[in-house]
Amino acid sequence: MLINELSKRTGITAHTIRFYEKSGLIKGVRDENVKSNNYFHYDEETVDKLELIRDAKAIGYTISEIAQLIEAWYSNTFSKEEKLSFLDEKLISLEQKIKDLKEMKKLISLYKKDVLNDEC
Amino acid sequence: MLINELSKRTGITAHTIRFYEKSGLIKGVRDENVKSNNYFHYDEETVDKLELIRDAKAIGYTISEIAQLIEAWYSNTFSKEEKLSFLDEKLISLEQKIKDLKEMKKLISLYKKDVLNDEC
DNA sequence: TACAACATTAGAGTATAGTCTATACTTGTA
DNA sequence: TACAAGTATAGACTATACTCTAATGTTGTA
Repeated sequence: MLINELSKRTGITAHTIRFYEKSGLIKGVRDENVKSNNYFHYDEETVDKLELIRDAKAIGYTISEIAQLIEAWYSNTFSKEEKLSFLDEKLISLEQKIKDLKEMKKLISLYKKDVLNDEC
Repeated sequence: MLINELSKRTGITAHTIRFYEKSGLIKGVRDENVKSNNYFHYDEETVDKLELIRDAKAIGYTISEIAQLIEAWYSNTFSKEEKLSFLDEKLISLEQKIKDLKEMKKLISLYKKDVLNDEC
């Protein structure tokens, strides 16, 4: 499919899709048989990747982290062990993030207490 | 106190303090009696504000949200209820973020399972 | 008095993640 | 065939939150 269809399928603008392509997150292919244009063609896997990108972004992953995530998931350059250890790293950092957010919640609760006690 | 002392007291660089001043988060005053220079003078409240800024940043407030927060805290334009609802809003968004992160953990665990089963 | 340390301002640079414009060529449809 | 719609590229622009540089003037100390 061409970029416009990919955009409609995913709800991500063509501009942003091109930005992801330039960032190395997805990869379209040119049709060797067609000499008249330079259009990129995308497959179903690209739709999956864009959905993965959307999820990962929602959670706070940066573009370069997502690039690694996609590399781990879709390429065969990583061994089973490397893929697992990469995912484990992400799990640990997620747990850290959750811990941080819980700390922030505590902090807000302290502020709330101050407000309730008219200490500010 | 002058900016250098404020910087030492808070651990925030003079550059960043000036950025906060320009952003309207803090406000230094010029000494009317001294005509030879244009130095800003800061009080203890500014130290408190910078500590509040640090906390608020940790919680995930943006600069413009912190500007509102300081307005709410140091002026009496916000009622107790308004202050509380401001904090509650952030609490809710933090809880949502934690939920999202837990979802991502699940997703990563699923990915791990796939890797273990050689399904990718 | 020399000079280091400190202060101010404007403005440039950095990083992230887009978002948009301009230009130019290609494809599809009435 | 005319023209709208689609595509590609480079590069400019936006927003956030700093971070740094340059130029210039002031203050404190040996």
